[in-house]
Amino acid sequence: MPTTTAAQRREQARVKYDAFIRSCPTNQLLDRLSDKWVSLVVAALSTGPMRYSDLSRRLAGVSPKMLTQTLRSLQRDGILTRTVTPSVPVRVDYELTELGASLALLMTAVKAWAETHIEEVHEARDRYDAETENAGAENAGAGSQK
Amino acid sequence: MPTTTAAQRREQARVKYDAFIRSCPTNQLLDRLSDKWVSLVVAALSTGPMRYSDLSRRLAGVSPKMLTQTLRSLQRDGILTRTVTPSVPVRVDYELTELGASLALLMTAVKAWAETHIEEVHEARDRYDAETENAGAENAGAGSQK
DNA sequence: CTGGATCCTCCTAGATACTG
DNA sequence: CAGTATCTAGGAGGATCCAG
Repeated sequence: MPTTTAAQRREQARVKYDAFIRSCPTNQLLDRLSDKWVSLVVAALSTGPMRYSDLSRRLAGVSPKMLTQTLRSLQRDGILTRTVTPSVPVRVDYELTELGASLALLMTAVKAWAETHIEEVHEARDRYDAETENAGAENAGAGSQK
Repeated sequence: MPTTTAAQRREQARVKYDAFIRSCPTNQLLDRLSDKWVSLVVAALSTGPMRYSDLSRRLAGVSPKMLTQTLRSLQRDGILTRTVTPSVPVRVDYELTELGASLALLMTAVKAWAETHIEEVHEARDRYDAETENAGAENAGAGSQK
């Protein structure tokens, strides 16, 4: 028995790889885009600035916590600006920066790809599910997909 | 007190919104891309087919479970093909489909954006952190970011 | 060699309640 | 109006053992 097991070696590799991955710009961006609310916020703001409560209504179902959290991280990354107007009820406006607008453009490209190829994906899924039904012959309902 | 509280109304909205979001192709794609290993697998396979163990070595630190899970979902979506060669030790090859290659192309675009703008993001982050240090004047270490 | 099945542990989204 | 503070449940990811 060696002093380092396979699992230990893999774990060391994992740590190193993790650092590598995290330093990769592409991965950082992907992580950001993948956030459920980020794309929605960016999309909502792409038509112009909005107030907090506007966003809250537009993104129905978002909890104040998540909305704030999302907005903060995007602000930190320079995707949008937060402007406080100290009127009697406080008023806060959020607006995309140039960088944010550029990101919105990229998301348009992603959207285009998705809409072009989503049908192929669905067909592939149906084919795959049909095949595995033959092989597996157990769980008929293709209910869960994540 | 009305029969539906604010929270209840928001929850109803959440369910509806959730269904809407899930049916959105862009979101489905984003969900897929966001997976930590998906982009790496696609990138690895973009240079040619690979065996399971090759991938396992290439993506250092991935557990067999996650690798298999990732490969399965990509196979289901028609991104790659899985070819079993029933030799004495079984041999399995994974290879990108046309759809997968097209996806790799999209990821190149994403990568380009990321590399072009990552510096702006980092600058924005530094600025933001510097400002909040003044305001907050509490937690100095900017350690956690997700 | 290539995984399937199981258990277990974090981590985070979200609900809830409260404040300037 | 625009958030903050706190708590908890659920799920993703990993370790481990086992099988074809």
